[in-house]
Amino acid sequence: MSRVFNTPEVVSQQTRQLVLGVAAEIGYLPNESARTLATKKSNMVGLVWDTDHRRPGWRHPFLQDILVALKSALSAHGLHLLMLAPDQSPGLDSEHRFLRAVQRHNVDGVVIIDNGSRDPAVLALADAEVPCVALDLRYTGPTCTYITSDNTGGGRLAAQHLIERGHRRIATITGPLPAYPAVQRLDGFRAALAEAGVPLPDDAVVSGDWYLDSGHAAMKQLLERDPRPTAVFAAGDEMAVGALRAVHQAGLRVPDDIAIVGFDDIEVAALIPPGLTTVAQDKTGIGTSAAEALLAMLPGTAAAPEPTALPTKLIVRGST
Amino acid sequence: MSRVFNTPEVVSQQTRQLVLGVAAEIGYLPNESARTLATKKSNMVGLVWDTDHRRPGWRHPFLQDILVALKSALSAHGLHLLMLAPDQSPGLDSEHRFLRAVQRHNVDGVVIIDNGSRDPAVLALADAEVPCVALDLRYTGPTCTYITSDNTGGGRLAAQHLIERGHRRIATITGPLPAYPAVQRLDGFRAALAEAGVPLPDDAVVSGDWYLDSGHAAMKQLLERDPRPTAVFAAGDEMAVGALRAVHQAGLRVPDDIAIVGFDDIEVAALIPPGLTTVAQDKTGIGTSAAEALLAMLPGTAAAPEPTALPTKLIVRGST
DNA sequence: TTGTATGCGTTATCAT
DNA sequence: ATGATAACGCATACAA
Repeated sequence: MSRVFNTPEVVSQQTRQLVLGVAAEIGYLPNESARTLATKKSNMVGLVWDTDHRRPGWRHPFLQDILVALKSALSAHGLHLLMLAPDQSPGLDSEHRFLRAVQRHNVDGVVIIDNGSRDPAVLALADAEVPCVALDLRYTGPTCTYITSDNTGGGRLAAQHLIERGHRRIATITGPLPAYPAVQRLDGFRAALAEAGVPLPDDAVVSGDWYLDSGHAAMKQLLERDPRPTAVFAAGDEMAVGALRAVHQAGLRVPDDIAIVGFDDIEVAALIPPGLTTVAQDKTGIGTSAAEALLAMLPGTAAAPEPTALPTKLIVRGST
Repeated sequence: MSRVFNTPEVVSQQTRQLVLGVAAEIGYLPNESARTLATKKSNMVGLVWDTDHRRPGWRHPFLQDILVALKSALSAHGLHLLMLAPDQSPGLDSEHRFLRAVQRHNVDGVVIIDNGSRDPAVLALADAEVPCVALDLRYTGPTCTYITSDNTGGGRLAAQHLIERGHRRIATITGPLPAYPAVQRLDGFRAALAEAGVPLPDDAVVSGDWYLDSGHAAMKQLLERDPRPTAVFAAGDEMAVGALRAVHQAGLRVPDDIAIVGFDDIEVAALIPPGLTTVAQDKTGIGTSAAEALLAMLPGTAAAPEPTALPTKLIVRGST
């Protein structure tokens, strides 16, 4: 009887023991499909993560940390995480391929891992009624919120650090500028420089695509300026590593000739000589916060919590 | 009508058009729970991956690559990947917490990501009747197989490379020795040395735990030998990086004083100076092969395919 | 407190 | 080729 498992307080000791005994004996296990069918709740959270290889977003090395934290936090509440295959049913519009997959499974909520492309099929989820948390994708709605790092604050941290170290000719390598985190990091960086009266001319701002090669190319471009900058803030660690390499190839030293600050604190940052000073994201916190935001919405009654921006932290290493 | 969707060839053009038209009009979507309940097939593959933070196995940086490849390959066949929360129902034995989760959901198959601990709750899955593919966990059964890299062959590659480079005083840092990949890599390495008549004394074999610090400690120990080795094979890249650091701290140079070969080809290997020569695992291949092995078992009729050992590849960089 | 019946949305079986 | 109906396993509302 389902009462014994779901509302034990309403059943007598006797029958409870009896039922539990029999259940154990025959190895009874509740069937989740039947349960979902009857209750319209599945104890599953959908994960929408487009890993299509034509899109590079999924390669970001700290997604694993976020994912593990997310999964652990959800598991602690008995929630499973369903990595959804897009619904490719022939004849149906592909705009809703994720939304359809979500709806077919009665998932209790959805987590969106953004690949930075603002795919319409992903955006369509926010219009649905299902509780929804996006990571690094700025999207809100009645049942939709998002979690990011405090990218603006992180940009400020980088600027303040370089200023404190006495730098005045400062440049930056940004992420792809339509992307939300890229814009925010640049804004914070620029604001902190402005407050300190340090100039940031337009040609000291070069944009990359988060990946190593673009950081390398951008730094080469920056090194051609005269006078060249004494410090560079790369808005992502991979780009910072590329920049580091360009500096070395130019026969210059880090941090003596040029100081470099990155963003993210991925594994390489600590391992690469001379150690990359970087603005660390709280990867575990992002995953955990996403789970919490979702849990807050699960009752169905509560409105979407405010977007959360998690604090970043400056990690000083040898590159500054 | 379900016939229109599942067996369109048995229904007339007329009614097909009619039903499809109405379905589109009212936005009909099949309910997966009901479908699963009726068919006992869920189009879901369970992922058993114990990310408990007390166990460090989940941190391995290339799991993300495997996971993405696995998910993509499954998605291409319309299969969703369910990351299962262990079933912690009070009063039930924890030995079967994963098995129970698997059974409750009617998943069509299971993929096991091993954390190296041979958790009994994980092993219990192989006794079930559900198709089952393990990664780097040597386990077979009527419905259970596994995918690994050819660790033995990889160990050989490392040894042959060092021998070709003219090294004769060679040492190795192994993984934790009960672990299957650790044993295999050592076996292959040892065999290739023996065939070439190069000795590998017992005190030239030190074991670590895959992580950086253990590689660092192991290398310090190896450097105390007299005469010290001219080449070291670290059976994992993180340990190799630790070893690299220990060499530098001892005031020695890589590769001039000591050559180092790693295993895995994680991101850092390419980024860290002077570039780490390493035995690359085919991460995408592992994920894809796991999906294929599972798909081969899905009909339910087929026996488990033979275990697959994917070829490894030597990537020569500056450290040798 | 406990038993019973109906519904959840789909598939599958049996007639038609 | 199509229509009707009984499972599938559980939750729930209603009776007892």
